[in-house]
Amino acid sequence: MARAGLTAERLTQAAAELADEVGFENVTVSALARHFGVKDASLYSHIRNAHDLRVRLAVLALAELAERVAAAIAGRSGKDALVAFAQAYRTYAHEHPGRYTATQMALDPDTAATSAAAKHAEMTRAILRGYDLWEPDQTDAVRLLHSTFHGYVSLERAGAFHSHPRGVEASWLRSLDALDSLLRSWPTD
Amino acid sequence: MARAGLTAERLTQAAAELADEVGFENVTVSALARHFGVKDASLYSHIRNAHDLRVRLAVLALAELAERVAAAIAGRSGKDALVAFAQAYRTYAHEHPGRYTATQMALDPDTAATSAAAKHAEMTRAILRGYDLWEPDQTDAVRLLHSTFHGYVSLERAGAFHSHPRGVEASWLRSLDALDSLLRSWPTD
DNA sequence: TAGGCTTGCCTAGAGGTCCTAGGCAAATAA
DNA sequence: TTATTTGCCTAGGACCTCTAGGCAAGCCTA
Repeated sequence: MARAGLTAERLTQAAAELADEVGFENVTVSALARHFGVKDASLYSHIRNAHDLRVRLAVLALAELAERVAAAIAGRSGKDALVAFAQAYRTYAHEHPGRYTATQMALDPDTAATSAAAKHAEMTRAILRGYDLWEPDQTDAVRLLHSTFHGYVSLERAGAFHSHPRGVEASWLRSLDALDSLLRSWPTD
Repeated sequence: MARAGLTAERLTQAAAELADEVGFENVTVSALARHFGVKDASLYSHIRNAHDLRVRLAVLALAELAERVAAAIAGRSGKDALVAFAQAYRTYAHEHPGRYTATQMALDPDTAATSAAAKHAEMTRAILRGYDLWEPDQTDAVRLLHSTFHGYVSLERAGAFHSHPRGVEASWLRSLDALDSLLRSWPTD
């Protein structure tokens, strides 16, 4: 009997593809086992449980997203960097809906620190170098940007913007203009 | 044998309470049946299936949230209205985490139109009356505000802001200042 | 108040997911 | 080659979803 050659990495990778196909919430141990032509129980020597699998998937997705964003903002600054960041973020979410959903998992503090989650804040902060913002305004702005990007993508995918004919793409670009303008004249109390 | 007196409404209400206690994803038909001291199968004469139950819960939560927000902005305008809206929105999400998660369910177009989801956009639009914004900027601003509020609450609950010592509350209030400032000087191309 | 009707909740049971315990055999090390 | 590790297996329990069909509580009407 030939072995399937499973590893935690291969499982995580396959889970990521599965997530994009059928949605993050449908990434089950059973489905993954089926995909490899193997019994459910066989996976438990590689992953601790279903939650562990999803955490690994989240960490993978966070790393991919961080990499994309880093590549996008490299060599840019100011509004260029802001737009590049936002486009990379949103594009990743659209191309990899399941993986993107995974990035929103609540990770325990240890995992979050080890993962690329911290890199996000750092990169968002890098964008702000092109603007005249210092602590604590910088942190407030980072949080606002992150929230807006995530909120936009999240609501868009939930269909919240379908009720109005105005194109989502156009609104998105205008919102980036608005955020740029806001960062350039951040209210100082 | 006395009857439990179940109705779709009572089930939905109980599901809402359950969601806030154990999380939206743990709202199961079984758990609900246990709560009423009844067998799982008994619920299927009142609700079609588990998905139907969750949709009803989402519709309930959307209505509650809309009501809170409407009460908050009544009689206010401009920045007052903006802040009241935002606070009501975030407070609801904090007090009713399970219900709030439910509001993010992807509803089919019919249900969404019938539900209070449409009311949200309408109310956000009402806020903008205090600012000098007209179509299509108004729609863009509505989407930006909605995204930011949802994104903030969502990231906050996922623990995304814990990595930095700056208080989330302080950041949130500053972000509202920033949004107010942005709406007052919305960039016109 | 006795009959009949509706309907609320039941039992039984099939199928799916998660996970543990323990076993055999393939791959690797001694 | 033998010993050890490791990968995948079978078996089985617990929980969740949902369907089909049954009995009786509570309502009507006479």
